[in-house]
Parts: sequence; C-alpha cells; structure tokens
Amino acid sequence: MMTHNTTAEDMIRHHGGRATVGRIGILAILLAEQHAITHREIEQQLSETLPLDRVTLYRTLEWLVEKNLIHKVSSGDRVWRYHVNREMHTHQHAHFKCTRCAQVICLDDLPEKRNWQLPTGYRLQEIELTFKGLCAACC
Amino acid sequence: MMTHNTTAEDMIRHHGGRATVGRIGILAILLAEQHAITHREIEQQLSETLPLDRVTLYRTLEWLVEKNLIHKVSSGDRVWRYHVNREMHTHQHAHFKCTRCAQVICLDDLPEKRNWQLPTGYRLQEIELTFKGLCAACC
DNA sequence: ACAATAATTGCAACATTGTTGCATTTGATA
DNA sequence: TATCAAATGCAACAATGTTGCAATTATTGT
Repeated sequence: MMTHNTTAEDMIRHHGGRATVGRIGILAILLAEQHAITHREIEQQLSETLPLDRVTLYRTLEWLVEKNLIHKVSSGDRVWRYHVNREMHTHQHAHFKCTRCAQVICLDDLPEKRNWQLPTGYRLQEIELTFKGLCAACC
Repeated sequence: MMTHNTTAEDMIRHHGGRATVGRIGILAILLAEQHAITHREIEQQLSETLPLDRVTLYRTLEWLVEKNLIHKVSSGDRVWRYHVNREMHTHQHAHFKCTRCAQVICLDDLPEKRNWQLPTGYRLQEIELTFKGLCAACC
C-alpha cells in the first residue's frame, strides 16, 4: 500500500495536479485492484481509512479519467467501473463481465476496425466490446 | 400507424398476453421506429396520444423483453434503449451509437465466439459489441 | 516559515432512471 | 354480463450522478 501511495502521488504530480490526500488514496486503491471496480466499491474501501464525500469521489474519478490515469468501463448495468491505465490499457481493449459476481476484468485485444462495415456516411471512432459469462470462480 | 397497431396486437396475442391499449401503443411505437429508443423517448411519443404512467411503461417494456418481442440495448450512457425484434435480431448482433446525437442502430453481425480466448476457467455466454462514432447525419 | 491565491473539497439540494407495495381498473372468459 | 386474474396508477422509495457555493487546503513566492 505504501508503494501504491507513492506511485499514485508520482502519477498525479506528473500530470500537473495537486497531490491531495483524496486523489492519492483513490488512485492507490485502483492501483491495488486487479479488476475494474465501481464508484460504490471505492467508496466502501475509502470509508475504512479515509472518509471522503461522494461528490469529491465522483469529481476525482472524472479528473483521473481526463488525465488518462484511469479509464471508465461501461458494463451494461448502468454503473461505471474504473481501472488504472497500465501500459496495455493505453490502446483500446475489451472487457469481460461475470454475470454472477459482476466482476469486470480487462482483456487484450479489439477486433480490427477495418473488418467492420458500417452504413455509408458513418464514421467509426471507438469500439466497446464486452464479453459476458461466468468467471473461473463462479463456473 | 394503423398497420403497426394491428401488428402489435397480433404479436401480443400470439404470446398469450392481454392486448391492452398500453401494450399495443408501446409496441406500435417501437415497430414504427428504425432505431433503438429510450424509455424517455417512448414516454414522450406516448404523451401526445396516450398518456401512460412511467411505471406502467417500465413494466410493459420488461414484459415485452421477457416475451422476446423486443430487446434492450445498453449503450454506455446508463440508459436502456429498446428495439423491436425483427428476424435479424433473434440472433445476437452489434450496435452503433452516434456520439453526437446519441442515436442507436442495430448492425448485422457479431465476431465469432471461438476466435476469442478467455482466461482458463471462464465461460462465455454473451457478447456485447457497440461501435461509437458519428452517424451519416452528424458527420 | 508564512501569506496569498487558486485548486480542491464538503455540503445541501436537485436531477434522472428505475423499483416496490398496494389499491383500483380492465380485458378475457364462462 | 358477472367474474377474476392481469394490468395499471399512484405514492413512496432507492441508486447513481450533477450543480452551486462557501470553506478548506496545497502550492508558490517571499
């Protein structure tokens, strides 16, 4: 956790933001996490050590996304999940969501854009691909 | 619209449900629609001709999805969109969402399931694929 | 170390989307 | 046409997210 805190602080300073307790704590939680987690889950983890206003959490997550330090995943249940941008996440990738435990993990690749034919006049910007099923623990 | 109303009524009766004014009206709206539309958009169309309680609309849409007469699309903005199940929609398919006007359309295919390697122990049930970009009107 | 200042935070209030319980109304059927 | 389960409307609630504004805090220059 110590390591994550210092890593988090470094990441934040490198992007010209103030290294506040909240930002560091939130980013550290995401750094420690394997999976994409929800606002709610982050809030629960924070409440144990560093109670923070709901609104501040929303705004901080927004800021971290803007600065490209984390990314948002939309997994079909109207709830955003957040995950640190490690190297593999700088390019687009797919996600897997377990239909039993709702856990989300990041996968490696996306299909080639050029293999997909859109109606004429349409311009493709981004692909969002989510696999759903059972994870190893829930199978 | 006459045609859509009778079609809607037929579809509902074939599935052993009561052909109520609300169900017929809602399904007729969806039959007339090219794109997947939101609860809100349906509500607005209804308000002009057939004011219906918000809750009834939610429950009717749920019922139509259960009966497989329509399907739900989740397009990353926490809002469900609904679209009639025409033949091509009985199997899974992808969607396109315009990032400017938020309109959603249905595309034809999905990538082959077997081309995708999940971590061991994971079981794939469903693929959700959304393309984002600009539609012809917004380009 | 300290004051100044701009960025960040907390609070209260609101907005949107969706759900639940229960009494009332309505469509299908005998 | 009477009956009765199914469908609806209403009120209240829940979850997630947003906005305005005053108070606090991190950084910077001295």
